[in-house]
Amino acid sequence: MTITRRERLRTATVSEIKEGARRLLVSGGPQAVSLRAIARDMGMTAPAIYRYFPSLEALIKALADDLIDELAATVTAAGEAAGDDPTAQLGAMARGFRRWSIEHPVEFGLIFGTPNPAFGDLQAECGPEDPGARFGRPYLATFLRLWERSPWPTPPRELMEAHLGPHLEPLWLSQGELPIEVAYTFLSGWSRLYGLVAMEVFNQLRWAVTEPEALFEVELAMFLIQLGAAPD
Amino acid sequence: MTITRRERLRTATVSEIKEGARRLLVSGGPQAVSLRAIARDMGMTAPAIYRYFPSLEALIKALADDLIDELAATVTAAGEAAGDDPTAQLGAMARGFRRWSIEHPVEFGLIFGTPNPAFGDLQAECGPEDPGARFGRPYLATFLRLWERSPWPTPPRELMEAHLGPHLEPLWLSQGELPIEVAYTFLSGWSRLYGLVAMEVFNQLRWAVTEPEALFEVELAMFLIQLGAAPD
DNA sequence: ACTGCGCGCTAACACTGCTTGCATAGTAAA
DNA sequence: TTTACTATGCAAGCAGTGTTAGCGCGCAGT
Repeated sequence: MTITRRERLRTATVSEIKEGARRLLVSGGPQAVSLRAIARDMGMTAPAIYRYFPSLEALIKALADDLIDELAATVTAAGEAAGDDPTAQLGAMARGFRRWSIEHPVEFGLIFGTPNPAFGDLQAECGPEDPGARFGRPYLATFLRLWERSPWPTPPRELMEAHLGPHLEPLWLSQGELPIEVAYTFLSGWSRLYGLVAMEVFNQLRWAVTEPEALFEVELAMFLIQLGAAPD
Repeated sequence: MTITRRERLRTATVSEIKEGARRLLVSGGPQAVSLRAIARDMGMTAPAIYRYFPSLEALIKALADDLIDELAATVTAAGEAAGDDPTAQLGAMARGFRRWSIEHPVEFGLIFGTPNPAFGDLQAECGPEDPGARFGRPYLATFLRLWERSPWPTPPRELMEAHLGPHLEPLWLSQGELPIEVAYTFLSGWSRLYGLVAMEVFNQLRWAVTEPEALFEVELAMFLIQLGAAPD
């Protein structure tokens, strides 16, 4: 079970390749990520990379996986740094998500943007360990804690169970049983957070708003109030 | 001012090129759109296309522009077919947006997805005739009609003017003066619509929901009720 | 009839992902 | 220590890409 020298070198090389890929991604966009460029940057030749990844697509996929973990860790840390109040935690996590996304727009695009068939359909497999599930878990956990402490108003339970209930099996499977009110509020909140941040990162709001942060803060405040937080 | 034969042929060729590009885009994703493939499909050679577009990037941009117009027309038509009630119109326009997006996922990605630097920063220019503005206008007009007929509850006006007001100049510029309540509700609603549809098209919901339409309908109903529509 | 512009072609350059075959260096067993 | 093996790198090459340069043909206007 000891780690041999070769394994150590190998994982180091794998990391170096992914780092190079990310550097190129950030500096030149997705099109700039080429095997030959990565290899050139690390003083290798392109075919050598095939000893570590079966294809460029697989490399990008591995990189995207790392990025999801990085984002999830950032969001979780933001929540933990926000004290004990679950609504404060949710606010901090939402802001953490937005901040990371704005500071890493190209990485955001890789994770949450157009699923490029050539860059691999990152959403092909969707078992309980789907990237989305890994990323949504901390949010869901916080919603659940808040719900158990003090429920908030939602649409009538029967209505949600009739319309939404039959289509939530994947969620139950990956996150365990949850009150449907929590599931609905999470999905609603997550789609609103995603929409606002994606529009900002993808420059889809510039024609209307100069400072998307203002809109974000208003929306966040409204959402948290709906969850029972005290207004500002 | 008459249209010469040459001009007629030229615009026909331009259309044929864009049609070929779209065909390739739909069948093989963004990566499949290559000058040589387009030219091959229409019995030409690649360099000939440079007589019509200065680069592949410009071609894609022109195509995206056409697609935005197609989508805007679809949405407007859906609204007009929904009768006189503005809330019904808004519902129909939202459903129209979702339907077109789902039926044309790759085109949706080109318009609203990751702004690929290599495919042109479609959001670089943002005057009053920005694509987003052209697309948002029909929605805004309908929101305004509804507001004048019967306002709905919103956050306090002073609060919105303090936080949002200073950052809405582009919106005023492109759409004229509007009550800030209308501007806010439009932006909020548009980001929610975008978020939900983008997540569905980009397969970002499959880990949680099998039938995103159900979630969409619930959210739409909640939003319209908030606007004063009668619940189902 | 002649001039010029519009348009399409071939050839070429500099890239890309990926495969094949060969050499080398490090590891592990005899 | 010697032998066998495996992991890793390389050069060469294939098929494809966007783009440029230069040539030639034919339609359009004078």
